[in-house]
Amino acid sequence: MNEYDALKLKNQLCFPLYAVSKEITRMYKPFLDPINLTYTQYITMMVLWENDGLNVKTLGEKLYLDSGTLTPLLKKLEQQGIVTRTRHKENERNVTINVTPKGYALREDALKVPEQIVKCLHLEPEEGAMLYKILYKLLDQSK
Amino acid sequence: MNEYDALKLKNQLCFPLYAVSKEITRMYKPFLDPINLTYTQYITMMVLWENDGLNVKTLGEKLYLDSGTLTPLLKKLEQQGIVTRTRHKENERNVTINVTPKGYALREDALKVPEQIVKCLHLEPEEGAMLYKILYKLLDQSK
DNA sequence: TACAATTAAATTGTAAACAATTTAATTGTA
DNA sequence: TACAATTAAATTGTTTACAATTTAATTGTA
Repeated sequence: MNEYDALKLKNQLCFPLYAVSKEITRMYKPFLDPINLTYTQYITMMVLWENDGLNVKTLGEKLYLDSGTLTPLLKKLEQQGIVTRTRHKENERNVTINVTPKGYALREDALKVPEQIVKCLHLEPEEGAMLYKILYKLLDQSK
Repeated sequence: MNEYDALKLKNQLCFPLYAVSKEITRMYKPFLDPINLTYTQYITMMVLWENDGLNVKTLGEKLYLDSGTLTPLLKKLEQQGIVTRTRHKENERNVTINVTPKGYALREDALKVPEQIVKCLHLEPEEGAMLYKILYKLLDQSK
């Protein structure tokens, strides 16, 4: 229509991505509050539950987060008694993160979270699959 | 496969959404740095360029942001001389945001940002259109 | 008209998020 | 072996982001 069309919010792909991401994070809050995790702590625990004993760097690669975000977050999880942080003996530059028994107990409580979220997202299965595929295509590009 | 499958990162739709959103925001940085805007400031200016004279509440509805985020952000834009913030005479609860001439001059510089971003995102046109459609479907649900 | 309820911004407090720098350990090489 | 280069975490500083609360203005109603 006019010369500034490229700068209209409705013509951006980044904006609905940004807004939906925030809204979904907010949607998790009432389900994560009872188990005392924030959204970022929750996805961090997901990776650790699957992969105990990762170091900060590898954890960051999987989550697309750096040590500036992870170090304080992991210290909070440590304070809660959910993980331990120990310098690796062989290479003291690495810090190994381990899930404690309390951390594994939390996994049981967390099991009900995904099903509650699915109920809130009203997408056709094909739409969900398509969204997933396109997002990972984009994510793979930034590696 | 096993009882904890629902808690695997690869089985979440939220995670690639969250990660892609962050990566794209990061991708904007080198293009926004020269015009002295952060990503959030940039999309805020997009709305204001299109719609001068909005109040904080309406701006927040369009951007899915609250006054806790917008107030300090708008103060920074005011300090840069890009917008003005004035209490509305008729209803002093409202603060009206106006774009200054300097703010409109910035719009000219911002024009080149979208084309630079498009070059970085390697998506088929149909994929982009599909992504856009699904994201707005989700966004409309959270209203 | 009084005053309760509502509303819009701002404020407070906490947790991300990340760029840039620093620290300490390890590795590579002259 | 010395020491430069690299690497992994941690730290510093700035900006978001949002829940919860506060402040001040307006609106509704008894």
